[in-house]
Amino acid sequence: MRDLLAITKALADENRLRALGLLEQRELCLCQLVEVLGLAASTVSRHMTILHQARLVETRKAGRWAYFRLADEEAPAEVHAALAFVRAALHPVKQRKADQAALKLVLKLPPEELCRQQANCKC
Amino acid sequence: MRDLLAITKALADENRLRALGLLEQRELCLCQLVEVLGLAASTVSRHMTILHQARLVETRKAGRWAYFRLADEEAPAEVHAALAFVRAALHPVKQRKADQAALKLVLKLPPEELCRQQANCKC
DNA sequence: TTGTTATTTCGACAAATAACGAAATATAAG
DNA sequence: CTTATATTTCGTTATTTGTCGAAATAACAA
Repeated sequence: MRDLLAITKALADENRLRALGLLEQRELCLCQLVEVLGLAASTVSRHMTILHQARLVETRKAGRWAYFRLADEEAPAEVHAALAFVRAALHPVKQRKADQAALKLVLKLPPEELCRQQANCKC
Repeated sequence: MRDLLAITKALADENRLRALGLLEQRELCLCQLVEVLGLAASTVSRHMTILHQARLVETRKAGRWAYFRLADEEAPAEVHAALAFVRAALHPVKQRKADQAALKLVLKLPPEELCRQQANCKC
């Protein structure tokens, strides 16, 4: 029950659902998610931790960058089923389409530049 | 997105998942759910309202009794998918098995007597 | 009618959660 | 080594959520 509840709680937040919708496209680093979601980096980091603890998302560190991707085949059955549900339910959602369009633009910039922009934004 | 979020939030509570596990067996009235879940009637009523607003559960009033059952075929696709996910994910869960065993005993009593017992319990 | 009873609504409170910015950590670059 | 930068952790605050009991509602019974 604990595992299942970790999954359903992880799915019970709009911004985490949006993050999953973005990861459908491809693996993303934190600053790319931050750019599209429009939240503080610390907030997005926390969201990704929650998704990771529910095993919905895998994490990979490459130098300074943290990359996130949807859980793969080896994940528990509930995780797989949950991701399939989200994928299908999110498909007709407008917000998801807008997010993926925004992501397309973000992906045109190299991640380094993206982070620099965010740093500038604070000024 | 609002509809999807209503569903995922509705699923993000242990007692509501337990209620769905019980309704898998058959339609139940509030006092039967109260008996198995061991919560105040007002609390269970509130939980059922949340499940109903997410369209996961249908409500039927028969005299003084309120009956609840899982959403049927006519429900939106997300609802159907969510219930299928919960059903599968809940299947191996111990708590679900214990709840269904407890329900079996509760169902041996007529609902009237059950409610009277609960009333007595307050003394 | 009057009383009983099943359920819902309301008000209060405690606990959990999401958000931010600042500080800490870790790694690359100079 | 020192600086810059990407991410995480921490402390705080505002909001949401789960719970209960009391009161209100609705429907049957006497």
